[in-house]
Amino acid sequence: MSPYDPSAFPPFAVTVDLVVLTVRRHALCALAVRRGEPPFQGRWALPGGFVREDEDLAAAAARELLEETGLCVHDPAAAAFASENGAHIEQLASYGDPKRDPRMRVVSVAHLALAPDLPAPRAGGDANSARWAPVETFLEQGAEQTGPLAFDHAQILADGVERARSKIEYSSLATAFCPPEFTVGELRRVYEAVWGVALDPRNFHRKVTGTPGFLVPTGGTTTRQGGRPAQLFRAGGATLLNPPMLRPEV
Amino acid sequence: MSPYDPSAFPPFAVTVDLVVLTVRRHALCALAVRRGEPPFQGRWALPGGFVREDEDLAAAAARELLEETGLCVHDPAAAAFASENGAHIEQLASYGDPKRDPRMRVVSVAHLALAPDLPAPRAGGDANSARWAPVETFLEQGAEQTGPLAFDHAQILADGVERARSKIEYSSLATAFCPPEFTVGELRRVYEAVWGVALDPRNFHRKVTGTPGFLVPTGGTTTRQGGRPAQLFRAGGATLLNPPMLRPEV
DNA sequence: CCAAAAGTGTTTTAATTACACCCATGC
DNA sequence: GCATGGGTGTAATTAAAACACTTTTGG
Repeated sequence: MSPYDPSAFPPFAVTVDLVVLTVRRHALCALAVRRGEPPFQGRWALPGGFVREDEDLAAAAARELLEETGLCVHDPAAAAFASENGAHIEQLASYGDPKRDPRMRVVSVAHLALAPDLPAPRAGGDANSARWAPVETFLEQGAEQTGPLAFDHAQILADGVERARSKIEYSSLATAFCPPEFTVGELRRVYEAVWGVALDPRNFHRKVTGTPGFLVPTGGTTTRQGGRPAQLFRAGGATLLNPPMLRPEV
Repeated sequence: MSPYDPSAFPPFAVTVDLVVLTVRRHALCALAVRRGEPPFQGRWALPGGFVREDEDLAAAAARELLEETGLCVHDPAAAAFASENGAHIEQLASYGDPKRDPRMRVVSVAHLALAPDLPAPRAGGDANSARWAPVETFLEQGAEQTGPLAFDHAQILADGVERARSKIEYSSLATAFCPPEFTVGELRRVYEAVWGVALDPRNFHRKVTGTPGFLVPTGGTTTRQGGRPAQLFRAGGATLLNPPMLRPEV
């Protein structure tokens, strides 16, 4: 590193972009916002914005998440997450291709947020400017309905989806897609939606209830899914699952 | 995002820092360089430097790696990696605390590089300015001998070590610590050094040779470890190991 | 009663562990 | 010969997959 000299390094803008995922109607969905100005005006993009002068990267991501969705960030340090509208958030990766933004040199630090299905679709903006859609809508050739995402956001989204898919295997992250209290069946449907596979309900039940620290029974039951009443659980303290959940091949 | 206005966002410097790991004398070692100027003058730090005007993040990391170690980056796309001094490199995470550099606002995109034990300790600098040392030397309280690393580099190093330890479980990344041709025993000693455990040589042998695509026999043998001649292997094309290597618990 | 989802038990199958044992070299 | 690491065989343990079956609700 050369001595301090402001002219010795090029200036960058630093942004955070958010891959916000949820499970709705048995599909893994991502949040997109419509761009109101150039470049890519009118196209769908991931929510995001500039990091402020005295703001940490994580703080910037949490602020953008709150502004765009009203979701608070679950602090793993905070004992119990009382907030109903809480989300998990973690850093994903950084994207800094010199040409990724035609205006100037921008490095974006992408973050991944996982949230339960929101009762209200969105706050703070009109329905035309923000939407949830299945991730396939923005990836693959499915972009016919929406057009491709702005900038390199399709790549960022793909990386975020891949991270979510692999991380629920060996961590308790799938519970971040569930409301504070949930049933084993609801948790199973999360895995099925994220992985796009069918899982055996019997074996799944045994596996998750038998993994120490994964699920904590609340004592309550619910019949909101129909059928026999199901026990309600909260997420336990365990963050690493051993043995992991096994993702069936193809 | 607000309309384009250069005064609307604060300027950042963007750097890359490298966690370069290798296995030497049965220990996981990291590369550190001595800082020649303030801040933290004289302290050990991770190698790194500013990202240039028209340079991708990955290109900046590869350039720094080459400058500091003479190592080239193995391109996974390139069919066979012929280069003797090749390393694996991947993005690790970004660090952007507003106070992490006392001079100015700097966001560092850390990268993780894994390299085989180098015949020559280092090129291009004197022995006092760059060194390999076991990672514990820089972490924990072991920093007595070297003093703590500059900036937040102890955290970055810890994150890189953790990434390496977990990633060799389910990927073929451990071969990046080996020379182009290596024996099963040498690969096992890599796992033992990185995890700090002892593995059963018989079961390890069966496991790695039985995992399709992990190892490709070259036909040659060597007795460089003493004892019965051992078959030589190259890394196979498989990047994901299924089933994974199991890291014994404590 | 019937449909639907929850939950338990059992059998089959595969993978991991632990360890006995043999092989091929250098000294 | 004998120490040293390389490599194979095998039995015991453990976990996963497949699936028959019972339970408890709503309509």
